[in-house]
Amino acid sequence: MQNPSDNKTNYSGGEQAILEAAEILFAQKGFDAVSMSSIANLANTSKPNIYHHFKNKNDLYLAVMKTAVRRSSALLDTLEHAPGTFKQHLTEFATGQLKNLLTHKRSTQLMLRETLSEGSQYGQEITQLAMGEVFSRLVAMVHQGQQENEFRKDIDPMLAAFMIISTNMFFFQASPTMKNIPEVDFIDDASAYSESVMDILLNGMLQKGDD
Amino acid sequence: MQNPSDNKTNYSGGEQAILEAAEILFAQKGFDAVSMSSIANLANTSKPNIYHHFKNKNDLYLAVMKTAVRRSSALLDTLEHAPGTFKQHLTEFATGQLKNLLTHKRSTQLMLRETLSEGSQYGQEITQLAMGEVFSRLVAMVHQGQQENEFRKDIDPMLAAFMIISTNMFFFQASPTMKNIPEVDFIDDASAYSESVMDILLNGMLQKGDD
DNA sequence: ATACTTACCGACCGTTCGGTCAGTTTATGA
DNA sequence: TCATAAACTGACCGAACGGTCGGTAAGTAT
Repeated sequence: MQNPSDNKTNYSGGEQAILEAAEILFAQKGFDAVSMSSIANLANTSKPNIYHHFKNKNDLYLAVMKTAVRRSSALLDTLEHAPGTFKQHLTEFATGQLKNLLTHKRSTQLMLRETLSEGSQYGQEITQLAMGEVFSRLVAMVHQGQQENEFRKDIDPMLAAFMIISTNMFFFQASPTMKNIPEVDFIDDASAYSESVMDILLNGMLQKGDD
Repeated sequence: MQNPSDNKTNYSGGEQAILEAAEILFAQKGFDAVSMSSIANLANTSKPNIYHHFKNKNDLYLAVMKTAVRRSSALLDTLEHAPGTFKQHLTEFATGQLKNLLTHKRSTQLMLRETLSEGSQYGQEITQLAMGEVFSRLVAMVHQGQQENEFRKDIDPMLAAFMIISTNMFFFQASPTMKNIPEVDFIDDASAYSESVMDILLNGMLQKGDD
């Protein structure tokens, strides 16, 4: 019995199954559009059993958010500093983060959803925590690049980090909408997108030797 | 009777009041978290009267989306082509669009919400329409700049447009979260942000005379 | 075997949801 | 003045919601 591959989710009925089902549904439709019954259904268990493992719907949502954030920041550790120019570092980091966002689509969607909610107390803090980690690494990278004279010193490292994350986040967010527009060809290749973006960010749009 | 300034909304009870109340609530909490009763309440009317003006909840939501989009694209016409370099044009456009997003906060929130929903049939198309207009103007601007040798010809105009919109959208979206982080000082001045962003986009991050 | 804990469930509760109905008030215009 | 249409409402509906109840099934340690 209890062969893990028999059921819709990996673990049938257990706490893990509930968390997974909840993450899927919350990411897809948002907090209010998901009923506890539907979660129980997808997790192959009953509604009262969810309340055995979690205090209430809000508690379950928080648990989902926490695991989502933990997972996404864990994968970030892989992108540690290696030899090379900061130009290369930054590009690799951007590419890696975007890949990370796309790999953990549900977590990313959950976090982005939170940023639009304004008054959610917990959720916002969690998002802040998750984003903060990516930010601080990027800022440090740019700052070092400035001190070693590779980057312009008159730009705010925070702003540069903000722009990199912006382009990645919006790529993720706008993909579904942009898929239908034929003129946008970069939307299907995240790595190519990342490299093109970094090229512009590093070298600028202006024709060389013009200013 | 019927003094417009007597009530919570400008027009008490009418179709306009319903639309306004609905826009406020939908933008704040999203479709599913808003009840028809609460809309009726805020609009100073009754629930059945909403159904007198709109077929159902979905119809009301669509109507709200449509007016929101119409309003946001109308303001865009103000930013018509004036004399100056494309560098200036682009910067002014970016600044203007960001100001536009912030001015019509509720419409923007509604549209961003739609991009995270995936399966909403109508909403996505509307968002596409609204974004498409901003895109096409930006792309045309960059393309012209390329032909007049002001911008690099090896960059995809669509990508450049995408980056400008990314940074604007994410600025809007991340503002509430970033407000709590003291290190981020550019979040309070949208114009200054826009100019710094465009400076990087145009001139790049790299130290001059280094490649 | 006994006792205790954890995991789980069918049935049900009070409440709120989107939506309807039958009827009243208000504006319009002949 | 009176008919007609539009704007509006209180009372209500079935369905679905979040959550609880009493109780069962299964593991575990003694």
